[in-house]
Amino acid sequence: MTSATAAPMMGIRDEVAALKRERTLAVAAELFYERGYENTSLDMIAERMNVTKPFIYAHFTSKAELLAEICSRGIASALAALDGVLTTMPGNAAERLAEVGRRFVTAVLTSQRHIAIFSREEKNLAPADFQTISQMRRDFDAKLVKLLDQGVAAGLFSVQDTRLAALAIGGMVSWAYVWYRPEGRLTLEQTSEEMSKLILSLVGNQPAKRAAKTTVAKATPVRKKAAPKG
Amino acid sequence: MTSATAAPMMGIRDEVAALKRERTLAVAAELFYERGYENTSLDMIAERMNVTKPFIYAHFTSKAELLAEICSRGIASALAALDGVLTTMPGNAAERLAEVGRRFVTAVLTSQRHIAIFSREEKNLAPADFQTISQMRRDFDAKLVKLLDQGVAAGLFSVQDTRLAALAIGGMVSWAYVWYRPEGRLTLEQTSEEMSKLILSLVGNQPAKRAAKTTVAKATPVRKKAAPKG
DNA sequence: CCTACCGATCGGTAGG
DNA sequence: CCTACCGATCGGTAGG
Repeated sequence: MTSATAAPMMGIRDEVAALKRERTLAVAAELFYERGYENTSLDMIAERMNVTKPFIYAHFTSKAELLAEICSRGIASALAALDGVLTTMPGNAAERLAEVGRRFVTAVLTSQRHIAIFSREEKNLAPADFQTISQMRRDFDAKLVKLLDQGVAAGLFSVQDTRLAALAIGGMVSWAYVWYRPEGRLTLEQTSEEMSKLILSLVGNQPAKRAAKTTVAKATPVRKKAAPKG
Repeated sequence: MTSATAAPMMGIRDEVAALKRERTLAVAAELFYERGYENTSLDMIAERMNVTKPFIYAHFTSKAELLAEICSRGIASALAALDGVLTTMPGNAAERLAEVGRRFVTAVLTSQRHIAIFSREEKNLAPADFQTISQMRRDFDAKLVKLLDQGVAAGLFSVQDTRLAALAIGGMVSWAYVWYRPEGRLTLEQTSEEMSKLILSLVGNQPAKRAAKTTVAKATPVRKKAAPKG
């Protein structure tokens, strides 16, 4: 979990070591993403860096450590997105959830490789690493449930089962690593904005920003502007 | 894609061969799910069946063929769930989507192992198999987009971007393989029913089956029961 | 469809 | 941090 930019009080020696670790992890993430963990040998990683295998062992104890570091960064970024909103952002549950949605999607898509690797390579993690990382996932879910509960209590959300809704939200966002392409039809910003709206809709919170939109008129025999202005 | 139950006009010889294939695939799916594809040797599969490796090679040409068969059954079941509704079920887009949701979730959860394996082991598929299976996934998405478009055209759904919404729905349901446990809090039936409701909500279709439900009352200053029980 | 085996790959390390 | 190597695993097959 060393940061990519050198920490202030690091000696030159540590900075170099940190840089080598970072570079190794970046190359490993590329290859694990492209070819899969088991189909990537340490020799391949070393080759792409123009070094040899013992270079890697000078900075990591095992191949599995590379994997654990990559996976934990993936969920850490998602968790940080959630925590960032929960601990600093004011506003009601709907506003906070909208921002969580945007940041969560952004985190997943900017850590697309890491998230993909974690989803796929779970079974290749050392048991201890798997448990640590699973715990992060559970934390994430629990915090999201809490936010949904607050929204329900405030009458902003209409959800029968907040736990299921949280899992659904977590799934629709996490899954984005499968289909999102940076060069695709939607930019990262558009994707995160639209996904955030879908999340609000899922929890029964209508934006009602434009009265024209025929949001929920379905069962009402009388035609009226269904979704009242906020 | 041989069915697990013997086809009517099969000779006893073919029935036995089909049975052996099915049993092999079932054991392989168990092990691939528990341990991962690369961490499962053919000797392990054979051992769990009390045979030896050449038994497997008498019915399959390679380990990768086992994987391809397992993966393709996974998405085939999801695709069949969707097609079943689209080709036979009457009703408007909302009713059809609700049923798609129920059957899709049911398919994912009853094929949980297969879906998980496909999601994880993509990189271990032979290129040709990967393409075939990816095409099934694209078919699924395209059909779901079409259904959402119909709902929007009929004024039943309120979605800005039906393509994104379809991917979101596909994701929230597919992801259920990650968290669902048969012995968990919700039964398969409850899960599929509630997930289906979340899908309808995501596309902006309010059930409105019970007038009591405060679906979109958000901005109303009058306090009423916030989240009434269903 | 079993016994027995081959050939290749690869994580990890000794030695310097 | 490189050269060189070991030990183990494993997909696949020959031969019967």
